[in-house]
Amino acid sequence: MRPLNTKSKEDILALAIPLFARSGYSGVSMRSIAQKVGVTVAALYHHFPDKQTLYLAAMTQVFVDKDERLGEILSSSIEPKKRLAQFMTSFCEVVDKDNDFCMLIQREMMDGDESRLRLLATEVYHDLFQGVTNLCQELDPKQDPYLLAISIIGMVMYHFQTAPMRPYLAHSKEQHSDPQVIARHVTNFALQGLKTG
Amino acid sequence: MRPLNTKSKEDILALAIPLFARSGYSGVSMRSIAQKVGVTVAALYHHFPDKQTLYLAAMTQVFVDKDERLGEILSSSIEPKKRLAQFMTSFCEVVDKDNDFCMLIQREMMDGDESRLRLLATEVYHDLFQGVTNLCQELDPKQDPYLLAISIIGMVMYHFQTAPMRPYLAHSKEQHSDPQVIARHVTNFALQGLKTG
DNA sequence: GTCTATAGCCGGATAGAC
DNA sequence: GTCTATCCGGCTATAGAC
Repeated sequence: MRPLNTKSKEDILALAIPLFARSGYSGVSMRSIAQKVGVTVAALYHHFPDKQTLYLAAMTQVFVDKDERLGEILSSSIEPKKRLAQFMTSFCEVVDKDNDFCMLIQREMMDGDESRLRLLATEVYHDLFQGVTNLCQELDPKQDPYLLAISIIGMVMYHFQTAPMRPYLAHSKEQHSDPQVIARHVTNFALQGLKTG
Repeated sequence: MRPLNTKSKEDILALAIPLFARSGYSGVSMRSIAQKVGVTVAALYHHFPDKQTLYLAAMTQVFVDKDERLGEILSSSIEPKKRLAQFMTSFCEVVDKDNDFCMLIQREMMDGDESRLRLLATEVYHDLFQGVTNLCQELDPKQDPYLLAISIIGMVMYHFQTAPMRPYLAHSKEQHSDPQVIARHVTNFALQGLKTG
């Protein structure tokens, strides 16, 4: 058993992740992390050589953890339409519950250098895109599955990204933030579009 | 005429905007702005009482400028299907050309407090959402126009948000970043969905 | 593995000369 | 309207005791 008043790397990262999610790399100081963890700054530097390394370790932990769950969602081999509906429901749930994850991939997309963008691509998007493009190819082989995958994933994520702003928008209602309502809507829209044919 | 070696508020903001877009509020120092403008920090404080005020002035300028263009795109009264296609083309063009704008609304959505989110809602999203919801109601009155508007706008923006990461993703091609290709794809997808009916 | 103490730099902000 | 010079607090990071 680990002593109660010492902290492992994982303890530190678990507390640092929500800070980075809410304020970004430059908005979080080693002091603020140390305070949250309940140690001094010097203790953090015992575990990590510098702030960047701590940050990268935090991103890696978040992304690798999530990768597994996102892969599972799409790996079943049931009928395509049902698989799409199930994916939408599960994906909406994951994104709704883990707001930190959502914000971090957004921040990495904007702030990441080459190596961080590569981590994001391989650890977060690879399996997700693979699954969605496969699904799209089964459902509608005539459209470009790559463009479809981006559209579908983006369509879903935007509902959660815009959530903080939407209360100040006209005609916004509580139900528009309900992951189940969103999942039903995007499934329907993806399958049928605007039904103007 | 203004002397050549003095700077107006607008000059300062025009140079500060790309800095804030690329690095965020806490990633940009008054020193870095001063250097880019070619004055000392003290000169900046002659024009703005503090960093926050300068930042807010920058956001307001970006957003109010853009509001007009986005409103125009949707105000025509041609046939709905054609209006959607035209909107997609124009919207993709605007988002593609003004990357700073794109990143700033993204950052504001994540970092903004209540008053900044309200600015974002009224100055950027209000006209855009109004136009798109109207259009959706004409095209398919049976679906919730609010949810449709979020899906459609998000679907488009995600293509540009993910652009920096996509080079590291499997099967990515140059053409997937072409605004005209994206516009054609999203128009088609929005109108017909996955055509599985 | 954590602490205290501190180095050294960079941040926002101001005073007062020109 | 811009400058030089400066204040002071917060920042990353390190040294050395326990």
